[in-house]
Amino acid sequence: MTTIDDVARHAGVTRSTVSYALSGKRPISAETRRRVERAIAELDYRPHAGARALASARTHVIGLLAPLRPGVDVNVIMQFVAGVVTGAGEEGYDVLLLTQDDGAISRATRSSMVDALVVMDVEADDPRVPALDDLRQPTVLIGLPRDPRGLSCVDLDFERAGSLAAERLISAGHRRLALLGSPDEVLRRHTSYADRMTRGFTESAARAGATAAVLPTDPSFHGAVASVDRLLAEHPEVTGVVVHNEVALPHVIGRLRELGRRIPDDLSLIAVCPENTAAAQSIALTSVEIPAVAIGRLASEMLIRRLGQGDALPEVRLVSPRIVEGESVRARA
Amino acid sequence: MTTIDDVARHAGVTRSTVSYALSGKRPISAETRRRVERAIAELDYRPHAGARALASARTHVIGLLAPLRPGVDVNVIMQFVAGVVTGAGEEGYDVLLLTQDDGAISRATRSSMVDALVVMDVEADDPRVPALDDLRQPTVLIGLPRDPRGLSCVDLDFERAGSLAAERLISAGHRRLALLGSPDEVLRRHTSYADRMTRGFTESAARAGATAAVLPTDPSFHGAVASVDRLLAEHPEVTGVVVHNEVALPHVIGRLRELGRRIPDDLSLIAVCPENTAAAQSIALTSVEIPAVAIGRLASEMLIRRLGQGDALPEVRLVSPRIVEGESVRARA
DNA sequence: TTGAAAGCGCTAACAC
DNA sequence: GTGTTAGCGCTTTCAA
Repeated sequence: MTTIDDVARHAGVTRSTVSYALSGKRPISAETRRRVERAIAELDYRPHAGARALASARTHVIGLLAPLRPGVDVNVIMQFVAGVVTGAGEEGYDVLLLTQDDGAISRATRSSMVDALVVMDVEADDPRVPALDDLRQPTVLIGLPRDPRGLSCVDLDFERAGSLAAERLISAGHRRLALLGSPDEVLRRHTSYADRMTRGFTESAARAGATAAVLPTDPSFHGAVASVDRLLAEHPEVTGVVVHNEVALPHVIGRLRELGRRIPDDLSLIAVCPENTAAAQSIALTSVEIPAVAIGRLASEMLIRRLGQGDALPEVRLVSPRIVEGESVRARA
Repeated sequence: MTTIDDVARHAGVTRSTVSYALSGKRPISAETRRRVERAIAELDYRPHAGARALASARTHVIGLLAPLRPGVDVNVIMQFVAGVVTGAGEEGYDVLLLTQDDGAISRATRSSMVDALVVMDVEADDPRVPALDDLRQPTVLIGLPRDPRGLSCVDLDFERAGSLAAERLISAGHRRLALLGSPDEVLRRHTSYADRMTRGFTESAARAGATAAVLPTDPSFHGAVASVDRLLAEHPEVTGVVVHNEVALPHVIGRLRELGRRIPDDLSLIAVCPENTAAAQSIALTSVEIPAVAIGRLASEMLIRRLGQGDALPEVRLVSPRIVEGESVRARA
């Protein structure tokens, strides 16, 4: 293994000169720098991460807490993860993947494996929030708990997303709305995004004097069919539907077609999902985009910026949703 | 920050005693052990990972190379990842997630961030294989390149999976078969599993004197429709279909129904997918299960075992697929 | 602009 | 069964 001393010897300088040439933390003469760089290249030197962490108290690794819980959309999760890893990589950081809560957080942080944390799948009253706040590590939540304490948060503004979807339908003349949303188990544990989506949707509808039925939907064919059938049976007056459930989405569309409900002729539909999901469906959907990759990347950027400043105040950033127009919404006569 | 010297002082012993009490690498008297453990608990001590890595040349971190390339089933990927992380965690290892090839491998390995590597999304002639083989780090591929060199491999035996699916249909009397498989881009880069699946399927069919059409399928509604339509147009004689494409699957089923082809009355269908995917469909599918979580876990176990033995020979482990009987295959009159 | 040297916190010989 | 101590490879202060 090549060490910094090998490089120093090869370049005819000392350890510290190599170190400073690498970090740029003090001026190095052009000539010396050249020699050092040549030595590094010739010996194919790579600093030892552990030694670096020990000496500098910085690992350049961020921990990503991604509990893989049932009912969440894997596609969305993957995009968040991809965004976090990409964003971190651009700043010279690597990502340690933590999937279980049982001690994984404390192990990674307390043993100084990571400099900071990104936490996914946040609940309204997430028990991890106080624990994370006690930790000294900078933390960014993807999601928005009721009380973020000193933690930074970033997410799509799902409340606004719910509003936007409702408003789009209302402005098209619909007054009887329904949301086929997250599975019951996700709602029951008050997963942050599901709560906020529901709230934005129902409140916007109420504000406009429209009705808003909310139907939790299981992520499966049968869940989709059950919700559609229940919708038609219990809320036959509904003409505008929002679907926020990636797995159920194709089956909802299929079931409606099967029952002779045409989109958008009989029913207007808006999906809330990433772009690629919308694009994989049978019809050109009008949708509220979930820019998951961008949000993941933003999480990394916020975290790493905080790492630089040290004492920066926590911030909450909610990305404004946008509507992607398709052909699944029609103005009501 | 609490260090091992704090613990030693608190327990009235020396550094090395604490270290050995922790590692178990030399006998400690019951009384001393008790005192050390109490001190550790009271001070809530956690060894510094970097210091440990530096002194022992072991990070207890494995790198997971998971390029998120287009066309692969995210659900399957996620399950592999979950399995790898779980398996590693059980052995006291953490997982560093690497998603891009550009230098990520060499950075993580050459700077001693990881002890070993798990590599996903392997192609038949994967350019990373020789590079990985040159590396000294133990490596396990999830997949099977044409020439694994000195690397260990683990995967579902996709060739056998293809055979099994074909044989199941053939034993039910079908002689005209088709495979709606991976997208063209996946096949074109000769992704290991797709190649092997196709080979097993076509060879088994040929052996039994059956015909086997192979139709690459895009992971979208339109891709599924295109493949089904092409199937019915170009191969109207087909009575047995295998679908190996998670996103397309529901749309394939939907399209067949829409065109009045009943399953299994008119057409028998076997899906190749994880259990949860099969369970989310509209009908009780007969399927060849992809036990992705188990395979991921196996990859970690193999890797960590090799890490222990040091000089173990590389091994190739192909998990035998099994058929999960549903109601989508019917014997041909 | 560069060098010398003191650690960072731990492991693992080598003593006893 | 336990203590002493020499590093592991790096960063960073202090000197020059």
